[in-house]
Amino acid sequence: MSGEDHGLAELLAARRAKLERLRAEGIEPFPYAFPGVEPLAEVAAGHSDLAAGEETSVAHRVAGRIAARREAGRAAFIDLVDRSGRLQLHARVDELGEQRFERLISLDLGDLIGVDGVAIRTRRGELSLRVLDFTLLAKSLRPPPDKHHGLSDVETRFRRRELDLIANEQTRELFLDRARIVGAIRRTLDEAGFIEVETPVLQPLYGGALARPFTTEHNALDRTLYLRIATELYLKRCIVGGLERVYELGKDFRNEGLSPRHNPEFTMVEWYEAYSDYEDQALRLEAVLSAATQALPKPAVDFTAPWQRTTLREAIRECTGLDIGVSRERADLVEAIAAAGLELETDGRTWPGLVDDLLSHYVEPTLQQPTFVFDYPVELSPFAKAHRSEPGYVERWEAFAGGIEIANAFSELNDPDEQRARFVAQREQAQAGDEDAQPFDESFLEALEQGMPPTGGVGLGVDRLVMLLCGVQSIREVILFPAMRDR
RNA sequence: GGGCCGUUAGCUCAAUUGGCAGAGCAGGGGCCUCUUAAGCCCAAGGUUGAAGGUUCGAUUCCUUCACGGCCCA
Repeated sequence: MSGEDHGLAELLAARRAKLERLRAEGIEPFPYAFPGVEPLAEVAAGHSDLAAGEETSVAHRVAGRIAARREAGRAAFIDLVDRSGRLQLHARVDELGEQRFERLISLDLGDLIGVDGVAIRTRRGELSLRVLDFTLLAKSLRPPPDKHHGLSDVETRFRRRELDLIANEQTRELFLDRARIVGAIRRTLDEAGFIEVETPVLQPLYGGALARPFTTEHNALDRTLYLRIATELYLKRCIVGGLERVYELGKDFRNEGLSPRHNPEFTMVEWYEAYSDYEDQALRLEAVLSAATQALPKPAVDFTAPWQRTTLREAIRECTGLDIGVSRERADLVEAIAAAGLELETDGRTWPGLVDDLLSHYVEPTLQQPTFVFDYPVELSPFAKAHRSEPGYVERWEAFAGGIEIANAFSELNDPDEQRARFVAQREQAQAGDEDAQPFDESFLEALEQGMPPTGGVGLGVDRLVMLLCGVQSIREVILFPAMRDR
């Protein structure tokens, strides 16, 4: 026990002492199970019509963590918390007897207990459970965060998320909401005839997005593997194989810095639907996110269809006055940016890079309501099919809301010769120093040569969607254990 | 990568101009059979993120570093 931890050490010693006392009394502090418990919220909901001061003999069995205790001489009130909510327990000496009453109130905040009791409503009007019997389910050997203020230190909340979940109901609610959103996505796609598939996380060659990968070493194969940056290419191979409607919901990994919008591992769902195009997929995304909105008790954004629709060219024209359809060469665009007086760094940026900058700086922040931006320049989109009527553009849209991009979709390129040409162009960009450029993937080209039906595909960022629907500003709030630097 | 802000008891927060580092909660000992941020009494709990510097004296001023937050690139 070191001197610098003396304060904490005292608290730990007190809990250890109680643990040993319990064992000495023949009480098992870590028993195996406590079957038949009801969620606390359901117990409360079942007695909503009980009048103040009224007592019932309706028995309930519950379990949870001791969150607060208010002793009043030879009676006590204990707040029990489980995933569903909080319920007050009322303990009395004349019900439990001296010894068991003493044992109950000498338990620590943070201990897990199981309780058998009957529903009552106190004279002050709070629905409670009169304790008839209780069982220690697990001794807590460390002090919990403050019972009233909770845990607010941001760093501790992320590094020790279990404490955040114990102390902060809004954190528990957020991750329940996240599960509801993910469930709604899966349910909507399942009901539309999609099947969920799993493709490799460890890949001999990465691709499907413009990003730098993580690498790892396979000992037996004695080779470098990449952690996937997208599921796109394998999912299209499923479409070639005739699975027709597939989706995968899981982690992608991109070797980028940390920021309020970026975590190196994040959750994406991608789906691909044979015999459809990007217009069909806009409707599909609207349906998926309408369902996600409806799955939440209090969504912060309403994704109910229909959303706004515009084109990239039109959106940039509206927000900056520039027409990228006229300024199709880098020099022209640089000149137009300067003439318009926009504060945009143009040195070392390519034409597609500048278009991307215009989008992210001037258009994206304005897109608060759910909006589709259609039709991107071919240079930005190596996997999208050429636009059927607009030369130089591809059939791609991105979906935005709350000023951030949440989804990206194409009429998928299925002409293998055109795809080969796009890979060649990407290889040239890579040789010019673009570390995000797409690597040349011969096995994917072989798959396309086998014949892929016309297909529409969507990639949807689940973390960002959860941020929007839950109204939080940082991706770290919606990832249980976000990446942190070593302390 | 740059700028700004933060880091004090287990938790939440104070500390005046540079002058003995405090409170509430939690924990310990008492009192109390309807409390709910319960209340009352008593005692305890600190290397003020780390290292250096200035000073008679540093939580406070300076430098560097670590971690976190916000903004910018």
